[in-house]
Amino acid sequence: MNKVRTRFAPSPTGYMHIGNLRTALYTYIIAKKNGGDFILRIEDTDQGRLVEGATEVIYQTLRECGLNWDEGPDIGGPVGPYIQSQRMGMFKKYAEDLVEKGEAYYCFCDKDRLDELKAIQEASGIMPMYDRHCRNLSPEEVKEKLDANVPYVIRQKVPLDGEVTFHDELYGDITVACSTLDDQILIKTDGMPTYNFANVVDDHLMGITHVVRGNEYLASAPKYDLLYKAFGWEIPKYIHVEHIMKDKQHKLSKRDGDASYQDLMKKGYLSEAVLNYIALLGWAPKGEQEIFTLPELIEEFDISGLSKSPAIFDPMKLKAINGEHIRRLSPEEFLSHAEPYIRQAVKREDIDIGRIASLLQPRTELFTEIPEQIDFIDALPEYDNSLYCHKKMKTNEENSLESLKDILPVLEGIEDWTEENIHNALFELIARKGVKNGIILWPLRVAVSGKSFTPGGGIELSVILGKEETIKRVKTGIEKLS
RNA sequence: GGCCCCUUGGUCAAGCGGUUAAGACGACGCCCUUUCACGGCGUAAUCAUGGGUUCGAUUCCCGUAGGGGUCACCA
Repeated sequence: MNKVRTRFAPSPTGYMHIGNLRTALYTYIIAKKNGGDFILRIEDTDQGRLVEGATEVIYQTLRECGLNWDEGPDIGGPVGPYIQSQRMGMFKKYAEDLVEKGEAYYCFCDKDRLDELKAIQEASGIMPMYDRHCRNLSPEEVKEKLDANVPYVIRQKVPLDGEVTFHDELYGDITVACSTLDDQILIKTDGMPTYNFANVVDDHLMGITHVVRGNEYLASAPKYDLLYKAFGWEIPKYIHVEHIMKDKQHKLSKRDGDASYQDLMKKGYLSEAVLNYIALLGWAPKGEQEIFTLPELIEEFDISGLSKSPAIFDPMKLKAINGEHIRRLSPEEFLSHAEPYIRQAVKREDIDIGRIASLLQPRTELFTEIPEQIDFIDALPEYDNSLYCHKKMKTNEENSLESLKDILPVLEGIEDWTEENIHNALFELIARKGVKNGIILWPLRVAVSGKSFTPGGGIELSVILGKEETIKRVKTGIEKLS
């Protein structure tokens, strides 16, 4: 069997949509799982939709995600060029081949006639379709018009009746009647190929064995099959993947801000987590494991786990998976990701960032949520005394005041401000007073943070803040409660 | 509208003729705990619908409904 070759063929129209990225991911995985090559081809033939810099975005996204291509525009390869606009000259002769074989024909119908035809068909409720007006022109008529330089297109000659059956690895055999298929244009008036034609020719020329693409191409697959057959080419394996939806009836739209990979990165997601999540959207692994690295995905992936119905994007689940990946980071990796966010909130130079990071790691699901968690470090926020009242801790304003008064001299007496020393001193106090931990520790936490939720308890926060600042805040607490 | 595809809890989903119908996220409760989180345990919640086929249908077939896709000299 030939070496597996898959291709990702995006149009550079702006940014990397999550659905596209997932297609790229599956495409990459299928190649790698089979020891094959993953090829990147840029389909930039629609000049109108081209967006400056979009190709760079594609490169960058794929690289960040580790979906490295074996052949592509920037690195070349044996079947280049890999930018479709640079391949434009080569298609016409393939179409002319088809004309010779009787599988395609010249069509001289102008736009006016076609528009009129379409209007009539629509008005009478018929599906708009070319009426095959030029299909049976005699060779003489064709030659005459060609010689007279009448503009023309080349159309595919779809069988008038019978049916076509094509095979999809996921959906199995799908059969459609030829009568529902249009004689689609292969070569446009300007001599350039349509996407549908270029795609088939390019895939063949590039030796693509598995075509992974969005479900929207399912309807044109029969026409592609007919084209492959007309050429006598081997038909690749098709894998049509379903769309990712925003809700039951809407696709993830470009406007809501979480449809693109770039947006998700800005929101504080890890690329591994995004990849992991989108792999799971529309694909189910065999076992119970849900958290995967890219190599693990390659190992686990199987086409049979792909879903045939659209999947709704669930931000909650993505977030949970992101948290899962964050917790698996080494402390060093976590710090390097988290530091910019910590620095957004903490400007003080004397603070031990690493210590904050270790507190943050188990409770961070999104890096962008870090600043608000630690916004009390540089300056004690205004807070209400009601924070001192906690039912479960059995604390209220009175006993909190008493506790803080007890805590103050204990803290002042600590020479070496380490977590261990603070811990020992306070637990000694707790033992001496014969109270529950919370009676002492809850008021301390409130006094030093001024918040109801903090990453870490009173002792941990005191270490971070330093002796001077901690004592100052405890005194502030005493004043507020007095 | 024609054609094609799809339909298991709120969401992602396992299942592939006989199951107490997995698991995860989310929700709720409990445990652990100096808050929150992490971790652990548990609860609620699903086979769109009507007909068949069968001893037996979530599973196979048909219809209905709902959803998606597609019908360009766009990709």
